[in-house]
Amino acid sequence: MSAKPDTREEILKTASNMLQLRGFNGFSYGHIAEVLGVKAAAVHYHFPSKTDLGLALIARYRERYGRWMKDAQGLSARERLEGYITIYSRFLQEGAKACPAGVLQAEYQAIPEEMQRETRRMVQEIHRWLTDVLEDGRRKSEFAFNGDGSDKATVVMATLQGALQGARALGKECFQAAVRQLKKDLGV
Amino acid sequence: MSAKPDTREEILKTASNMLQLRGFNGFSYGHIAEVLGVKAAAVHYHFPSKTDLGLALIARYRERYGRWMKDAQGLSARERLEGYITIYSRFLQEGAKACPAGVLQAEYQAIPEEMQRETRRMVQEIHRWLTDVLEDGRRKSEFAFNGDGSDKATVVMATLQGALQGARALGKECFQAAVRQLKKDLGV
DNA sequence: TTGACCCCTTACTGATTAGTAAGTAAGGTG
DNA sequence: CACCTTACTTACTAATCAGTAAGGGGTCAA
Repeated sequence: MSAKPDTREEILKTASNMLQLRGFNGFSYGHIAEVLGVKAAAVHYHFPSKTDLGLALIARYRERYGRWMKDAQGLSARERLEGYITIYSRFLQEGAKACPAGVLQAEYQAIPEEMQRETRRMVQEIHRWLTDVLEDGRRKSEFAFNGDGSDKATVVMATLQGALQGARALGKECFQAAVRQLKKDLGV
Repeated sequence: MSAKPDTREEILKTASNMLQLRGFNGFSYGHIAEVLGVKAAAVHYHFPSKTDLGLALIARYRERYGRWMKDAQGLSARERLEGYITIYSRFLQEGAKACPAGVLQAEYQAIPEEMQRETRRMVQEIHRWLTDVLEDGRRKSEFAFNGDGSDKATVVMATLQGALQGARALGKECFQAAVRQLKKDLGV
């Protein structure tokens, strides 16, 4: 693919890591610049304000989720759920990262309004997708659960998000335990 | 009870609100002082460093949890679980507050080491208690679930924590939905 | 009445923050 | 060759941050 170093992309990668590890208010332009070996003003060149950077990050997450969902369209409900869970286990493997949506929701009142709005969009999108997967899977007897598909989607999202955070205090096994239990509760 | 204004306690209350709404890195001594109508240095008088304040906050949460657990000792497993859930719904009622443990875990890498340690202690304590409640309840046929009690406790904690955060993006119904589903999955 | 203690203020420090402005080196294009 | 654009740098501002030092007013006890 692109051979050039592409500082813009490096900034987004670094900022994404820092967001998931430290929260949006837990890193500065200086921190990013230091990692990349440039000056803070270089980061401002690509993302004039921190809100711009935050919005670009969320847009990037949404694109990735969107692309992933499109690619998974042909798969069975079970495979789609499995893939979804894998996204989160990868976060954990990459050094106890939390889920971006979880972090942004945790410090929701302390992020710019535009970021709140885009965070809402992102979460709602994932929730709709997951509701569909669960209901589709139940129709086809891939899953077994009582109650509303939307409620179950909320639980699955909340559990993965919470377990990823819980892994900080209870250890990484905590996430595997949650996944194990989650599958049991879905009759998988 | 105590008639005197007790600034120390007012600081803790205000800081607790801000922690649960904005995260530990989302408020400053200046913010607290402003709310209380004092100067930032007055906050430093009671809590020399922000780490001191953070540790006092966690200690306060642990005391409250501890006292509550002691009070609930006589109750049935079902009642204890119900009470535990009520703690979280109250957070939600008090203006979309998140769970303190959840917030601290979300920005885990961006809080002082001592606070990380105390956060771990707090979460482990709650986890142990909840494991006990769930296993006790299953023995007495108050709950029905498959798998390890510890795993189930992880799921319950993660779900409540995640759902409280999810309420920011998906609305407050999200929490009730999660609780509804959680109870279904426990055969309640 | 003296003094000591508590709780706060004023006034500061130095670091870090986001953000801006001006300049510059390198690379392509007419 | 002159001329832009891109991608930075240096150098700055103003605000905010955590934290400190010194002092002052009120209360209480000897």
